[in-house]
Amino acid sequence: MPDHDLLSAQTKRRRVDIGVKRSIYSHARDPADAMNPPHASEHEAERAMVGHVTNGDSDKSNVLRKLLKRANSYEDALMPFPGATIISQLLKSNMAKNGGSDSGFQGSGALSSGGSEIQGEDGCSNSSRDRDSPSSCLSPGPALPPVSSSAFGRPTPASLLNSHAPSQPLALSSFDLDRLSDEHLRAKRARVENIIRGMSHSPLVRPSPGDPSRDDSGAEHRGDSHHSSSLLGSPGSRGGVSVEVYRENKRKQRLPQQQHSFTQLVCSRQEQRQEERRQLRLQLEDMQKQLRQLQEKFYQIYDSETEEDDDTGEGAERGADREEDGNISEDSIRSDGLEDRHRESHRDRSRHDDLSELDPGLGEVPGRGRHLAETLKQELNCAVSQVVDTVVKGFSSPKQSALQGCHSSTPADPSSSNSSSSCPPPSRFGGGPLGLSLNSDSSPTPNFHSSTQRLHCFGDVLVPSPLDSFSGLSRLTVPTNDQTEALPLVVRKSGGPEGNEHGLPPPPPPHHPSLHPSPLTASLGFSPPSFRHPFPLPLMGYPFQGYPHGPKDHHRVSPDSLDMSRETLSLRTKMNLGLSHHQHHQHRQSSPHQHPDALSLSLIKSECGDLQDMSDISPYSSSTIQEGLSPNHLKKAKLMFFYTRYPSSNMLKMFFGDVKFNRCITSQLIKWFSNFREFYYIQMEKFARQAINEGVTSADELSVSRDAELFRALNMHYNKANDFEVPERFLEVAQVTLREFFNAIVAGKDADPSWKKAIYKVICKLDSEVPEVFKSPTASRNCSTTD
DNA sequence: ACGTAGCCTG
DNA sequence: CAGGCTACGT
Repeated sequence: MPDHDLLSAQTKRRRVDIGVKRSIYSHARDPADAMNPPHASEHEAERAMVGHVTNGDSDKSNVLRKLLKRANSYEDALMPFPGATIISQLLKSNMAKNGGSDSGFQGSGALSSGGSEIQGEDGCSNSSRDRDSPSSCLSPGPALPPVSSSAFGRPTPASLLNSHAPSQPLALSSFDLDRLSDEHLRAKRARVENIIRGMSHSPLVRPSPGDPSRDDSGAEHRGDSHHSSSLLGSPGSRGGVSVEVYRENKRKQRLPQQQHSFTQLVCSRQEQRQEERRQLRLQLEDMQKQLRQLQEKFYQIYDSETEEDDDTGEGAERGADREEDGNISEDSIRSDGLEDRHRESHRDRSRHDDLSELDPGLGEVPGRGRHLAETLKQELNCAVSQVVDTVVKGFSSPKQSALQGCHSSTPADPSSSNSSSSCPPPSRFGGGPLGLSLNSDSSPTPNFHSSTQRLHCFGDVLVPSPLDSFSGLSRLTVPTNDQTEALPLVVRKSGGPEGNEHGLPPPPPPHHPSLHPSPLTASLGFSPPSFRHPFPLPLMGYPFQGYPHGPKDHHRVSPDSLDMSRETLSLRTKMNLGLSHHQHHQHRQSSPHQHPDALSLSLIKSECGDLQDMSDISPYSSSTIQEGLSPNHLKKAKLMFFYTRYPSSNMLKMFFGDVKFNRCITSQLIKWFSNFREFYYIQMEKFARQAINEGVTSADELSVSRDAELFRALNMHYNKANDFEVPERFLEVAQVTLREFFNAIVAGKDADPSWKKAIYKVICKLDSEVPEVFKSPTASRNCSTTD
């Protein structure tokens, strides 16, 4: 290329990579270099790049220094963060004590003087001035400047208030007590409703024509996607078609696809399953009936209750209720969608009551209501567990284990069943069940509560089918399959794969609580495990995680482990394909660049997506599909990004073992990570500049905690469903990155077109080992149901 | 020639 | 997030 071209290109694009020697990256990946334990290298990096950065170990001195600095400069008055903790704690305790009246503010103000001069108003306007997140400045009160307090703060409850209680303190009033119990009641009721609805939501059982009690749009139920028929049950077919016809159609659609050598086998297998399914359906219908009866009961009881109540005092109370409803929908309930369900329940009830009557009706019966709720809860528990048992029995013939685990927990804890349709509340941060994971580091134990909740919300999805199909098909699969290229993927893992870009001495075993127990996982092997364990199964993927890679796995693998692995590969792929369906992303499935077989694959995929449910994997795909990245792979990749920003292609191959690698796949994966990095660095730059704008003068004032805005942004991007607990290590890396950017910008290095390269160089050394669990092909697939 | 990183754009 | 592009390394 002529020089002038080059020049123009350079100037035009401000290429950053120009002049960036590859060697810096390869160097970084050099085992010798990477050998440094993460912490060492990190600090080294810090020292190298940021002269004045002190290690974040001395909080006290940091605070002191900050205080001193504050005292010396007025312009720093905007930096309230040292007091954030105190304030928020105070606020919290005040709210707890006296219902959160304004006194809380005064108190905090008084106290805060000991910490710093917090001027909320300023902080707010300041921190949000050039940001696009208006929400960060909602707080009418002692605005804890969002960025300052969160981005630079330690894990404190501050952001809890910050992000969630904005209007709450002011809204609190003498109604509070009532309201609380009110909310409680509603929550309970909503849960009950939800259980009922959830159970009666089986797409196979359409509401009887005259049954207005159900809003069967199905839209609100993500779990739908796992019902084969729900996928088929497009609006058109929903009309008056009988269940039988419905089923027939389904079969017809599926049959034409069976064109392979072992079609027959699978065919018969399918017949069996159809049979099974039919029976199950019947059972389900029965249960539906029962449930509906239950529902009736509920309404009757409830109606009588409310009627009584109406008689006594509707007037004033109604007014109050309405207000409270408003509040609820705005503040307190948002997270788990109770409000929605609340409305749903209204709709349901509408067959008895005029709509206009409903709001007040549902409002109150604090004393009685509680009782009612309790009673209902018990009844429902019984009923539901019975129902579940029945289903389990139905399923249990060849493969009992699977379902039990999934469902066993569901009926047990009513509080968790409410998550069935809207599991991950939008507001997990700073207030949701997940809270702020106030343990930023300590407990490697996952937040059990949230985990189980998530488990529940995946309850539907986890329906054993995959396991079923897996075990079944893998038994059936004919070894005449071509030797696909999948085999090479079964890379030896143990030793020192030259591809392991960090052949380093183990960085401190990163905890990855959420993806949990690799040991457990490993021990599961291929044998259909019992599902009965308390861990967030959805996050572990399906039981066939015991991937031949793992050393421990081998003893579990049957003698013909090779065939097995091959089969499981394809099966896993199918699993992923199945899920890929309800994602709107098409990825490269329709990319023009694909090879022919990839193209046809896309077709198959879409077919599969439509026709296949978790329990019914098209036999067609079982032998031919080994490639294609699904949205679940994407999610997995994103989660992996928490550990590694610069994965090698070998590594990718290892961790995406269920994908048939070719150039396209590899590049796509690489491209993904490239995109991830891009986003990551953009955020870093953005927040670094923001900090500078806010008057931060030293990089060591910057820290990234879990409640930091920055972290939230990143987490939203890579872990949208938030069902993964981001490793502490990532926070450290993020913090280092942020400081790098900060320092570079402060130093004016950003004038240099390639100023980022130095940062990249630092950051690429900070990769840590990706947990084994991620080698499970489906480690993150379940997340796909939650975003 | 190929693979990869990064930038830019849509 | 994918494509297109350039630069660079092997």
